[in-house]
Amino acid sequence: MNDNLPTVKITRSYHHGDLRATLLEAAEGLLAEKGVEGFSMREIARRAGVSPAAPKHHFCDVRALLTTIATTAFDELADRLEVASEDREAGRVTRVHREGIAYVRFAIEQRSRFDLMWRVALLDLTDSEYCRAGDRAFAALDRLIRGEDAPELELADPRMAPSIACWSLVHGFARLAIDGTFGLDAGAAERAAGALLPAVLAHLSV
Amino acid sequence: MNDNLPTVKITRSYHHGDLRATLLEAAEGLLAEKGVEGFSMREIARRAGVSPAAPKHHFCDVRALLTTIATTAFDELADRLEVASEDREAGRVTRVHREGIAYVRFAIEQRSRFDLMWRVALLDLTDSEYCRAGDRAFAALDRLIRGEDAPELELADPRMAPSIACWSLVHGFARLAIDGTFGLDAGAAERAAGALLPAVLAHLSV
DNA sequence: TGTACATCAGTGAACGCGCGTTCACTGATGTAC
DNA sequence: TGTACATCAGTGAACGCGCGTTCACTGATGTAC
Repeated sequence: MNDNLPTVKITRSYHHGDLRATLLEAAEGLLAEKGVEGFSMREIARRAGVSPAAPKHHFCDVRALLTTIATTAFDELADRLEVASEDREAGRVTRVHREGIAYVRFAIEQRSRFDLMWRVALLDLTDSEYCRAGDRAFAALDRLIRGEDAPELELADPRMAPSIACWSLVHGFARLAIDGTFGLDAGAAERAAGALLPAVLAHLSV
Repeated sequence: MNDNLPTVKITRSYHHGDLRATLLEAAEGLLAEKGVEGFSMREIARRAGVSPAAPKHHFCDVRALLTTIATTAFDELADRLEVASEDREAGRVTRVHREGIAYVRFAIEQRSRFDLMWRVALLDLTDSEYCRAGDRAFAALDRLIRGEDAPELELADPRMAPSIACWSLVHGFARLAIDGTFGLDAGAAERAAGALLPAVLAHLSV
């Protein structure tokens, strides 16, 4: 030991300061690496450099944390959809196709997050933020298809058929892609989407 | 104790005789009850009335068992699709719609099994039976759309677009339905499918 | 400005759980002679 | 037809694992006076 050198004090304070954000970051990282199956509170605490009991102060259980992540993901998806179709000069069909492509791209780029968004057995479906964010993403599509000032309707209302058809198509394509139907590596999904998706969207009459 | 009464011997032989089938049955039951999340080898052994080590002789691990179940499910789905469109008098579009409805009905009626079929992280994707059964289900749709004697193509080939569009649409609708988008109880999914699906299918140009 | 104290966000050891798996074993079955 | 023996499908106790959670605690922060 060289006592002459000044010791560098690791001055991580007892109180973390921003643990909630750090936990979320660690959780997103774990999710991206290991997928939904590899998720665990203990591992996240470990990654955040904190004792296993610490997260309790910020997320009452793993379900609450997962629901928060899914909510953020839905909001990001909604952002992407809105951006994709923001050019109002473009035709309606073009804008729909752009949103569809953005939807699928999001799913492929963020496989595990997209997967989580729909893992309803693991989420708190009564969480109002989760519901709001989910509705917001769907609304981005629905507005475009049924028109800006169409009446609000139940999802299961037959008049929703055009919007549900479009959603089903892109959602189904996205699921097939991330579930490895076109090949298991991320590249295969991306290539298949590039080669197929425009032609697939062309089969949708909106 | 009444020694005068003849004792009823429980004559379950040491060797079960048909354990493989019994395990599969128990597994299907557990799956239907608890979903994919609630699946466990120990619980299945328990339900089959057998020691936790016994299943090893029939399924080397939980992945193998799940893959077998998923394979059976894919074969059943293929059967249903084939039956749905077997009436060759009906028009092509009608037959496609019938298959679509059969697809979604299968997913809703057998929620957990359908879910499992796509939980690729839990399955052995190199299993040739699983692949065969999956291909068979898709082929039922593809044959109808691209014609009986269309050339075999890679899934990602652009000429597959009509078939992939149809598959995406029904798959997406099925997923939305079973993931609770139209309501969480099974009844809600079924009602939504009844009210929406024909109109949704009408937006597909095949 | 200084002090006392409540509050809150952390620690880290411990608990109990269900899991998959291993182990030495045992009993039924089928086959060779 | 009878017997010896290999094989195979079971038993059930035990192991180690990672998990979520609990517990008594501690140290920093913020507030009241």
